[in-house]
Amino acid sequence: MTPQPHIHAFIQHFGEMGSRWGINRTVGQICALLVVSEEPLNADQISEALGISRSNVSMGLKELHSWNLLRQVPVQGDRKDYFTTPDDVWEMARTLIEERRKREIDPTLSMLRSILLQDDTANQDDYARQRMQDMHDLIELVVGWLTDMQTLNSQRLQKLLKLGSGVNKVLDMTDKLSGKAKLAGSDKTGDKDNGPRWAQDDTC
Amino acid sequence: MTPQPHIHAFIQHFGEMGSRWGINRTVGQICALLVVSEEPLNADQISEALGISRSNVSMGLKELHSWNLLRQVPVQGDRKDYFTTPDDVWEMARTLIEERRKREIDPTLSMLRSILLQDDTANQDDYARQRMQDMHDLIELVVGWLTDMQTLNSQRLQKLLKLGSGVNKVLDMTDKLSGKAKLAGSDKTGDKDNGPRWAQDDTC
DNA sequence: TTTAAGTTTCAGTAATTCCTGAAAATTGAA
DNA sequence: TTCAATTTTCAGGAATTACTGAAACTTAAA
Repeated sequence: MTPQPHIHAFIQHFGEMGSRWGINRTVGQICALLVVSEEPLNADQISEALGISRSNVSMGLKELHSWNLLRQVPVQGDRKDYFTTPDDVWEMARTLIEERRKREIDPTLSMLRSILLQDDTANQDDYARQRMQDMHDLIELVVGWLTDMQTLNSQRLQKLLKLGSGVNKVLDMTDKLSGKAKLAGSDKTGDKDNGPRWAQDDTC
Repeated sequence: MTPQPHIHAFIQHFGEMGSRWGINRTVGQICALLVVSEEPLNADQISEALGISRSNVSMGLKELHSWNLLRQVPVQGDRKDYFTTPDDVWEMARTLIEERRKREIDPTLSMLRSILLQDDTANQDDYARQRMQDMHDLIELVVGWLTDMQTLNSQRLQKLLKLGSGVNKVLDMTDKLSGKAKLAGSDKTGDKDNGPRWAQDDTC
């Protein structure tokens, strides 16, 4: 069960990067192994392939599951559980971003919101308040944008990424078209997509 | 030197989130403290405000410096070093994303590139190779896009984020212009295609 | 219900990361 | 150059996180 050198390097890399990515070595390795395995694997196979204990695999799978990166595949004639990852890397990336947002950004946005909502009279420090407000506004904008991006399918997303700062040109255009009118912000309350009025329908 | 409750909560939050963000508690707290301090602070002040040792502050500042999030401000008539963070949160966010890209994404891109460049004859596992290729292509696209975004100034960046998936419409337009007839989702909100999901993130 | 295959939990230990005080190094004024 | 103020380094201990084996739990076939 010794994997080919390439694959071994790939798995090891995921293990080493794990700590930077906010997961541990084991979880990183399991994820990498499943990604490059054509066939779903059971816990014993994972345990043997990575040289880690069966119980550690169990905990790793649990963690991976909490990241929504695991697919359980029934193998008929076998009581064991078989696992794999989604086969579209774009789907995985999307999931990853969503989960990281939940863990790394959302709590801070809540915290800032609750502080900023509190009665001002007790708050003497205008400077600090303003910094928190700035940070709050930035995060809210980013989170809104991320949420918005999640509605796009992979193809559109790829197109958008390829466009890159070419969108800059479009921004110039909207400036011109709308004159001084501000583009509507994407408030999570409503008009997700109606914001830009310059392109009401796709016949434009 | 006991900070106000709001500010204390803010600093504590950064400390607690530190581990999720790939920095330690101390670094998170120092960062938070400097962000909300109007005046630059010296190491002793930080040490006292956070109740941590002077040497720990030194290491924390070193780490924060490696993230390019520190500004050293000369205070005349005082030999001590005084520190603060950039006063534009957008600049900080930009720096943060750049640094996280360097630490969390670039190494993986290199690894994949070097594996994929190796002689094929030794590589029997076409499936694994294809997965790595997919991952490589995705990361390359994202890194390129991020790099591209770094060239925009804060105002344009904000405009782009506010636009959100409204850019979708622009993509339709480019489709038409390039003659690539595609089945168009006439759905006013853009396609609700439940394909893969993805986006992007980052924080401090 | 019994039984055995399979999975999860958990207490203890190993490994890693974090923090401190003391000592060394650096800096600038005299 | 000397000296004192300031900063950095680092060995060792504290705290946290990761991993293991054994036991407990779950499940489905008999």
